[in-house]
Amino acid sequence: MSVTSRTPRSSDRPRRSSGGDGDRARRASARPADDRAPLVPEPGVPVAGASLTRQERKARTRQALLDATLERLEDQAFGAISLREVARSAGITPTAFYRHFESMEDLGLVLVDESFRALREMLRVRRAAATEPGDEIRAAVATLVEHVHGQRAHFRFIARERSGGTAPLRSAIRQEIRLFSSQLATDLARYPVLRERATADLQMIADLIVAAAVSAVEQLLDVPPGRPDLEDEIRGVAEDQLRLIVLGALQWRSAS
Amino acid sequence: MSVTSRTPRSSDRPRRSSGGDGDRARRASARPADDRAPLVPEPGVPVAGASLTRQERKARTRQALLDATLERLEDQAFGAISLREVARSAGITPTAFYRHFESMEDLGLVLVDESFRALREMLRVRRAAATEPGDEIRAAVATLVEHVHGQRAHFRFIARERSGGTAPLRSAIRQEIRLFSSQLATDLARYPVLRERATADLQMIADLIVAAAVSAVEQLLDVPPGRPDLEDEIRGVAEDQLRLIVLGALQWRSAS
DNA sequence: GTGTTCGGTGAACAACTGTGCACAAGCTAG
DNA sequence: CTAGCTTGTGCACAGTTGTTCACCGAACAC
Repeated sequence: MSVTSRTPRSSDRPRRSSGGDGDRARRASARPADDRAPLVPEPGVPVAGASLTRQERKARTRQALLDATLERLEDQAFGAISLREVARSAGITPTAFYRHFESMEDLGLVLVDESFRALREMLRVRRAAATEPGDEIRAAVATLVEHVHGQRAHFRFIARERSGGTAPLRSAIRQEIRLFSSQLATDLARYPVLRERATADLQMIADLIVAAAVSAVEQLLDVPPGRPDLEDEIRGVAEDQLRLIVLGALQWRSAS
Repeated sequence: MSVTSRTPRSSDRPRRSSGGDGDRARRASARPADDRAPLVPEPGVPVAGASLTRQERKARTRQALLDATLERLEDQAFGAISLREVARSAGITPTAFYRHFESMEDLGLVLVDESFRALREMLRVRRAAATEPGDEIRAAVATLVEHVHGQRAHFRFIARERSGGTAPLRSAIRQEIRLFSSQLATDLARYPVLRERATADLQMIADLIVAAAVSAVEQLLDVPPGRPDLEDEIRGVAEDQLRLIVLGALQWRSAS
């Protein structure tokens, strides 16, 4: 009895129980669980020509696991990706997974870290680049769009798990974003026109900017590849929203 | 899962780690998957005194399935909830599930509809209530907070699946929010001070307001029960953000 | 050169998954 | 009153899951 004979065309939907206790199960595929299908340049198998050091090899398969997860993340939510699936995509057996991570949740937290390292890098580049004052908003949005392009998988991971994922992941991401936002608030304090604002007000403004940025990123991630027109539309709206916020901030008087 | 030391050689026979995040002891402890544990007032079994019409009974178990899903959604992502699990919580067999929905995805779309019906209701109430002009922002935020309280499960579902879920659900939710946002834009046009703004600008402003609102709702959903202080903090910031946006909107001149 | 460490394998386990099929019982229409 | 549709059950099946165990071979430390 093959799988294709099923009448309801619901197709194969990612599924998994888990939650508090650890247990999961997944949809049916054609062949009976092959396990390990090397899509990545031979992480587990002895590499042809090279005799790498053990550290290098370990780091390599570890990264292969992370990358495989990010790749799988294109279709499914992180919480719906199985350990076996990741191991399979990375080209190792499920047992070997445990040599690198304690659990999928552990891997997820590492992924959060890796993703935000990219985001911090973005901020660093932004700060370093000297932009003429009048064009700061345009430059900021451009950097954002550019980095979403470059780190698409990581941004997608963050965007999805920020509110969709399990509690530990969610709170880890929220905290990173909060950190990001408060850094932005201190950056805002450097502008002469905003200098006399109360720090709580600056934080409120920074939160609003971040909310707009998050919204823009989410929209960018939904843009199908090869539609630069939609992307420009989003970019333009985001710029206008930031300008409007700045306009409001300049008028703002704390009513405390 | 895996709270404390996971030491690979630890031979805890029953592999239910049961620690994880705040997970209360689940009833599926000992016996192997009982299926069907009536938590809901007897949907499947012949009800004692009442002889309901077939339609009523069907609608009742259908609602039980939807409610069970919402309940399960507190801990897990929608994509991680299994059909069997829902059926179990609703007190019917997995096969009976198919009498009501084609698949979990089907149920999810119904849930989207149900959730947004509540949101629309909120808007309707808001429009009907005559508020004195000066207090409109405060009143709007108050209504939002109130409805998040009342429809917590639905809001959580939307917030999570908005960016976390599978593609069909995600796009369904996004479209509803877009609709909501454009309605807000036309509402904005009714204010005399904003009347001469271009519709694209009004839409941009409405999108910003929605982004701020979404952010506020997400924060509200993360507030642990019994912490009204945090809730007031969020409410206050949201009000200020809206006021700032209004301030900016009044200054706004389209640069087209 | 030799023993150890360690990243890997493969089989096994019990639990769980979605879904098909045959059947039962009651509301409902005739 | 009777026939049938409808909503449920029970069983089965094949496939997948996380995790453990014993083991292996090559890089490593000495």
